[in-house]
Amino acid sequence: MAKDTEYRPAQFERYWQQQWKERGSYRVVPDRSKPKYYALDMFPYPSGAGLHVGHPLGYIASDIVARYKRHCGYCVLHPMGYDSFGLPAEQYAIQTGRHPAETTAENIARYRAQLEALGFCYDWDREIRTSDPAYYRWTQWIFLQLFDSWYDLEQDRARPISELETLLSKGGSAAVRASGKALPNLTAKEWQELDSRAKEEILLGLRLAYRSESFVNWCPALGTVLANDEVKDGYSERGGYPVERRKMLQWNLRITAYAERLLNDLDGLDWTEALKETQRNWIGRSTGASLRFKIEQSESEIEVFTTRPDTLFGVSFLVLAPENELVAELTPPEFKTEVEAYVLASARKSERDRMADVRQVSGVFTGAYALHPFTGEKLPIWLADYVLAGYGTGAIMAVPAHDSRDWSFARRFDLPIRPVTEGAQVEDSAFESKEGILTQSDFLNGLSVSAAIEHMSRELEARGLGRRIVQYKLRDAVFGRQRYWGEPIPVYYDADGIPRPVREGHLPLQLPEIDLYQPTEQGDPPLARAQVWRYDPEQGLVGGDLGFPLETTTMPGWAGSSWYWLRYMDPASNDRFASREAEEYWGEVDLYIGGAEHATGHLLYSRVWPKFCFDRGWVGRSEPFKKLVNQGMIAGVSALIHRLESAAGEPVRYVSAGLINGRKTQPIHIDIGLVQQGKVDLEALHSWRSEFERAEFEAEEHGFFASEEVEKMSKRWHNVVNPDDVIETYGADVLRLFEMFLGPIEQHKPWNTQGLSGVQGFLKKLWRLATRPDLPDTSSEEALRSIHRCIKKVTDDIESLSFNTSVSAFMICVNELQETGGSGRDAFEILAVLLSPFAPHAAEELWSSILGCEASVLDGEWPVANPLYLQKSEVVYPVSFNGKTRFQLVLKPGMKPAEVQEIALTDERSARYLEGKTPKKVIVVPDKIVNIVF
RNA sequence: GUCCGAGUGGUGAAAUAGGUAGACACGAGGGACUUAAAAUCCCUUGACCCGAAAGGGUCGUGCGGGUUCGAUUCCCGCCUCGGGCACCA
Repeated sequence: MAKDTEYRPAQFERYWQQQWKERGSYRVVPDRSKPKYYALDMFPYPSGAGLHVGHPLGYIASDIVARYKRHCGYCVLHPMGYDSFGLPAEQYAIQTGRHPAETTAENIARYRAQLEALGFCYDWDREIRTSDPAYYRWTQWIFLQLFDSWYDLEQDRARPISELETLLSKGGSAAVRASGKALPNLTAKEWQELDSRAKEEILLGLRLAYRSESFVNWCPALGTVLANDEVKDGYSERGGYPVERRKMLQWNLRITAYAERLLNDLDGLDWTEALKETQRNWIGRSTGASLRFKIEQSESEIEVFTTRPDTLFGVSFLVLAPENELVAELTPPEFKTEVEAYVLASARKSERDRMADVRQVSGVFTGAYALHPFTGEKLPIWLADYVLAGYGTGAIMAVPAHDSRDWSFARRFDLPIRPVTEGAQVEDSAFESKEGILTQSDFLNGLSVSAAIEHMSRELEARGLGRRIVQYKLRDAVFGRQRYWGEPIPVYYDADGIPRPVREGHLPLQLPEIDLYQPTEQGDPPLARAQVWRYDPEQGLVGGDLGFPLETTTMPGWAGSSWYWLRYMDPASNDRFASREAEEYWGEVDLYIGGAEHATGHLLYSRVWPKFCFDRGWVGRSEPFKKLVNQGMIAGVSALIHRLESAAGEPVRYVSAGLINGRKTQPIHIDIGLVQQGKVDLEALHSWRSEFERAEFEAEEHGFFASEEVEKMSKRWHNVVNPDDVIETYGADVLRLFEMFLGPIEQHKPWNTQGLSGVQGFLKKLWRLATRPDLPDTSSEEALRSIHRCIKKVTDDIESLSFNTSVSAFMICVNELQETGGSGRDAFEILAVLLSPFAPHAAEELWSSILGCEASVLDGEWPVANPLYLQKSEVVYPVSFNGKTRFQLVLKPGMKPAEVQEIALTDERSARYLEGKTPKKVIVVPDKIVNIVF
């Protein structure tokens, strides 16, 4: 193919891409004689815009690791697929009437072509799409298993519902400790005598997939509910529309049952501390006590959660969330009007308003009093929206002296503030420190805060007033979406309106065809429009009025991505989401690369599903991703030209960036492609947008300049760089090397088109070196030294995922080889495959034809650096002394310990310090460190 | 507010069991080849100072201290930036 001594990637990249495809070069078959390695990328949502240069960053890194591991003798699973259900395709369908399946297929074709052009070693036979019925059959299947399970707190694992029923009929509610809605007190006999509907309702409160009426994040603009991680600062993450809180009947997943395990298992994962911390924050574990307050003239009690039971003697009032169910009951008639007005007002507030009002203190007195459990003191009960209904019990004991929110509230409404630690100053703010000695606190006096917490907790338990508990911020995940383009939830409603599972044999429950993708006029989800959307347990899907109604909401976007790595292991399996055999071989994902934006969404849900599958015995491990790396974003560089402010009628005038001189201008984004090193190609600008043809341009001596700004790559800012264009002008190898060279993989960095030339120059040089007709048959000593140093460095760097420095090492090596006249072909073959796959294949073919030898770039063994070549002739070594102190010595190779006293010390003061001392032992690590023991 | 992470040339960045700070590359400047351009190659490029030059010196890894013969690296206290969580009791 390539016979040129000029580097012309266009001549061979396409050819090799085709060859790999035809030969199935990257097909993977499990080989039990080899160790396995699983390198996974977060699969993309195939958007209409295609890939931009930021997307492949992580893919390139995982591709390098996959190739490296293959050369090291591993059987490597490196798959790719598409997270192809989602909102944008549906929004597009609503606007245009085109079926999301159709546009999704087109987008996928485009993604596939772009990915292939980049030369990735994916096994395309294993490609999956979450919107494919053959795939979502298993998403639905797992959902049904969740529906068929409950969480046993005794054994700390999920179990089948049938086992719960057995427990209940044998021992009644006393035999069961389950996560979920509290069971009513029932004896075994009482349970047995319940009718099936009543039983079903109780079970429904304990299933891991359950329906409940609760406050949800409702997004009117999108017409659907959203999970907590899909809401950012009161706006929807996708689209940025306002979100309200609304009480709705919804499908949920009981992920809170797994909170403790999600938290504990983080410790064993090789993830960044930042990401683990994000998940810990999201799970939000806090330990404390729950205790009950009696209400004056009422049978009811108020249960509160506190992390500071030690401050119980500092309580001066109680506060309930406006949504608290006790409000109506305990409010005396004369306070009703005011209380109801407050409840209504806070119900009307959107999530956003509530957040905006954080500093505003509001509340209302209910007129009722609670009694202090130890002193019997009357404590007024207030209502305030700073207490959240969804956390703890929706009620708190207020200790204004030691909690800043309670303090502000007490100040605002003139309630008593009682410090209970010695010397606490509470005039200007609450004393929140946990250092201190208790005072004014009866039996706690004289104890430290931590001892007092312990003492009080024990006391509460002994007196039966409360107990130690653990609270989490994590909420159950809302699972239903009022949308069309998602997996249908495989549930129907029987004559009693009880949700029942669709039979396994009827899966996949396929998305029906509908005429419009909008909600119905009654506000039902789009699926309610389907002609055929009822279910008969015998016949399956039926039309008209036959059978029972099917659920009309669909699963959220993260459903399909919560288990997809398992499907790659065995993508064609028909009797299980993946055969046990395949799952056992491939095990966990060894390296997972993707964006940090999924920290509390995908990366949390996809830790829950395997835990559940583990509990039920379908997989052998409960954590899916051993090592996880978040690649940084590549930001775009936007070009801005400056329009002078002008009156109506005046011609529009633009001014070069250097000539603004304080004049008032308005920056306008123009396509970054029209700018070269800050200079705007005015002719191209004219043809880009006709409005510029008539405008006037005030240029500088050397042209008209734009200013630049680093922003997120987006169509809107006209700063998107398309990998297709880069590949066309530079080649895929240059793009790959450059993205790795740009900086550490986890770092955010701006795209810099100019930098491409450096990597291109390097590849040209390498090509010339490799295709030189006068190749020497043996490499010189010096050349071998360069190569082996390079092998060592690149090996270490890839192991530690430091790709930028491995590219640098490679460049240095090539520079050295050029100087020393070496060829180093053998090492190059393999080194080059890693970092850039196309050129070495092309070069290999060329070598074969010149030398008549055979070499296989694809299956070659990873070279091991020979220590012989790592020695330098004279080295400056860092040295340790007495295991602690270090200084600098110059050593010659082959030197014996006794000779070391002759060494030259580079630093005068260090030399004086060492004078007259003779070393006992010298330890030399190739090219690195010498330890000298005296 | 709180918890993580990070601060090194004009730019992206190297170098941490403490040991020549700035590798590699971009950009900039100068030069060679060329009618010219492209391509390629060579030199200079942290700051300041001394010197005609060769060369030499001082300072320098956010700031201030500390440990050490020696600190970008370790310890203490700040400052700034980025990120997570946030009326979570």
